[in-house]
Amino acid sequence: MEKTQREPGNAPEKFTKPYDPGSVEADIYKKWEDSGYFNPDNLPVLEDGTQRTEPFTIIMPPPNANGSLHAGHALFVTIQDILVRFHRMRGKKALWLPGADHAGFETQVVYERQLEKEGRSRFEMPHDQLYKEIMEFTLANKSFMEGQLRQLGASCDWSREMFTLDERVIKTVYGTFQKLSDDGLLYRGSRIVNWCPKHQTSLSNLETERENRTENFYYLKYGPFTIATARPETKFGDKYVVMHPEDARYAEHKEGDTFELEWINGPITATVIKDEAIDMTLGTGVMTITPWHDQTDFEIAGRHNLPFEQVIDWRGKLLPIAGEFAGMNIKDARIKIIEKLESKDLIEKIDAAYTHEVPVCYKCAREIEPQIKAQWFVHMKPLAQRAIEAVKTGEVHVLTEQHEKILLHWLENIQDWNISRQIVWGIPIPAWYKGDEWRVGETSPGEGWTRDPDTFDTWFSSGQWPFATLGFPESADFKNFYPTDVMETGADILFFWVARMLMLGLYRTGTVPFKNVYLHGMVRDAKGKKMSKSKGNVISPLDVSNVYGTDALRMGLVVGNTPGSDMNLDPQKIGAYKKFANKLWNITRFVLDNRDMDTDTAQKTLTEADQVLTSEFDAIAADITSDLENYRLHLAAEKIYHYLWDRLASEILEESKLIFRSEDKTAIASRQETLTRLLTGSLKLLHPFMPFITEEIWSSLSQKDADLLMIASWPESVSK
RNA sequence: GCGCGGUUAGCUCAGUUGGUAGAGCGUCCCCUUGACGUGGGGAAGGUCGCAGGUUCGAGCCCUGCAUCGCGCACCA
Repeated sequence: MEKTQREPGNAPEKFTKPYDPGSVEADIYKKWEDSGYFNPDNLPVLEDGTQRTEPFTIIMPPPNANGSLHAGHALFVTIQDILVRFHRMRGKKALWLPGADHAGFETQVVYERQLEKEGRSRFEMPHDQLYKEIMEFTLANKSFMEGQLRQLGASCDWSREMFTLDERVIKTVYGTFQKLSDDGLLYRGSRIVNWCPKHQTSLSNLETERENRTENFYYLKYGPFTIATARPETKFGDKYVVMHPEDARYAEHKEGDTFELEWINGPITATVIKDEAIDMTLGTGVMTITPWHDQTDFEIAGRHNLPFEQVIDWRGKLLPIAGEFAGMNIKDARIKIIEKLESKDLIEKIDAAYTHEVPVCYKCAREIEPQIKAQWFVHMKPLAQRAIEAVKTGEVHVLTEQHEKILLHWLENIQDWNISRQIVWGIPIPAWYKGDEWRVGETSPGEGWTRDPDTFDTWFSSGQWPFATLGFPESADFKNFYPTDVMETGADILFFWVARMLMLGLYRTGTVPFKNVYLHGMVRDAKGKKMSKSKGNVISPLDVSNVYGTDALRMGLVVGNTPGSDMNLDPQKIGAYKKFANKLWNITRFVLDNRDMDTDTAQKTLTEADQVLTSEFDAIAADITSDLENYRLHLAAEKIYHYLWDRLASEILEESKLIFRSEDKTAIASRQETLTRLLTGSLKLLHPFMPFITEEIWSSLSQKDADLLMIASWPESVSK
């Protein structure tokens, strides 16, 4: 067969060179954005002329506006963009509402580190100055971050973008705070809180972590008893000795008995208390209590009406009650105190192999100092109850089943939530005080009232994000797009965020904020190690995108990544999908090159063999559609990948070469038409995953049902 | 203490309601073929942690064990 049979040049010039993502991606994104189709209000009518009525809504978890996007962001952008693009092509009114998070404590910590580097400290800055500086820092990062979301191909509606400090959000948050107050679910109480001596704020239980420590466990002589403690520096004020009421060893000591003893700083009088909170098997079964600095002790003191006295100040230094040790840092003081106890022969023995867990600040790893502090708390049980029902009845469906169990377990064991923070960067709490009296409200109750200086835990406002962003309760968007379809976020913030959104959404709007929860795992490095700046193994998604293209990055993030489990991001794998992009590029070149303009393709009658091929495609399309409907993105991605490479390219194209070299005009025309259908159909199936290259190829096709692939109709059948 | 997982090819992991094991990377061999060398063809490599059970049939369901891991929690 002579070479002249072929019509070279049918494919546009660009297909003669390898696909170069860097040269086209930014332009394509601009084309999408300029089209206005990210905004559901602008989407064109459907093929049959009807309006799009069914909404599909995702509220984007707002990235923290305090740094660059990391691999986890790239993963959520990929997953959510796939879902939104899929539903948009299926004719839904698809809304993906983007946002940016001021990220209260997180951002303040980042900014404090920056201040420290400059030799400054937030504690030496006026409140307003600090707030202003963090705001500038945040807004600069916010616009930077928005650019990065664009680079990752996010087809979100920028016209609806929200910031967590927007007026609308604050108004909603204040409304919820007021309602909680009105409903008796809010209280201000002096409770033990997790106090970080470095950051000078209380933290919720979720914001503390536990570290295993092996420390000395001191057995101290306390009058006729021996008490065991790992923290002798808290013991100055301990005037009550507690044991279990059923502990036979101490049966002779009765509740209320008093006795004299020589203690750290001299003689004191102690009183016997019996309480069931005591673990008879631990230490000696006897302990003294420090109600101000320990949760268990606090509760015992409460049950027995005992006094509370602060021993350690907010900076972690001993107070005057410590006598000669007053003013010392507790770490230094411990050594001195032990020396003194030894000199007074009050130490019975020291267990050097005592291992226990201590709570530490999740940001600075400093030991948490439990302190009594008056804070705002929310009664969570009633809110959790409604959330549990919603999960159990299926009003909200959690992927995976495993995470549903974990969520339920947490909700069933929920504790009250401390929502006040002693930090500047956040939404101020709308409350006022005069002496010990407190009032909730945005405006001052009158003369002599002072505004609460605290701010809300970021998660309190974030927990209201789905309905706050949509303009609860009156706006059209709220009515159209709430409840949202799916909340896609990291499994690591299941409690922090998902659970709170569920509870607060149900509480405030009466409806679940989302019908589905899709949780992704953590993105680790190629070896499965957690990425961290200190380890230097951080893979920047933007760098990866620059080298391999965003499409390849997205495929690498989604193939083989099952919901809820961690994944390893291997640049080699991304490289494989860059090759795949090129493969698709060349499939296109082959199909376009072999389109013979003389052949009558208008007839569109396919040979029997080709009907088999189109039917086969339809079956695969249906399968992929089902995978996408059921959030099996990893399977859908793999299937279209294999169809294109192993079926279309390796087999159908090879077989087509034989047909195109034959004299059978009918077969040639049929195959040309078939290949066009298979290619356009495949581009549609692949578009949610690899939006850039598919759109770029689409722009070079002549037979198509929409100018932009992003709004083309999802393939139901190519066989007719 | 309470709760939840993992254990499948050398490595990292898929495997949708049970129907005689898959991918990527890696390894080995071959091919400068006209869509693509960012390619093509081929190969080696797994008793699916162990032991029972249910079933016509189990990687998938049940029981126990081993082992690795994670989450939550007020042990002084």
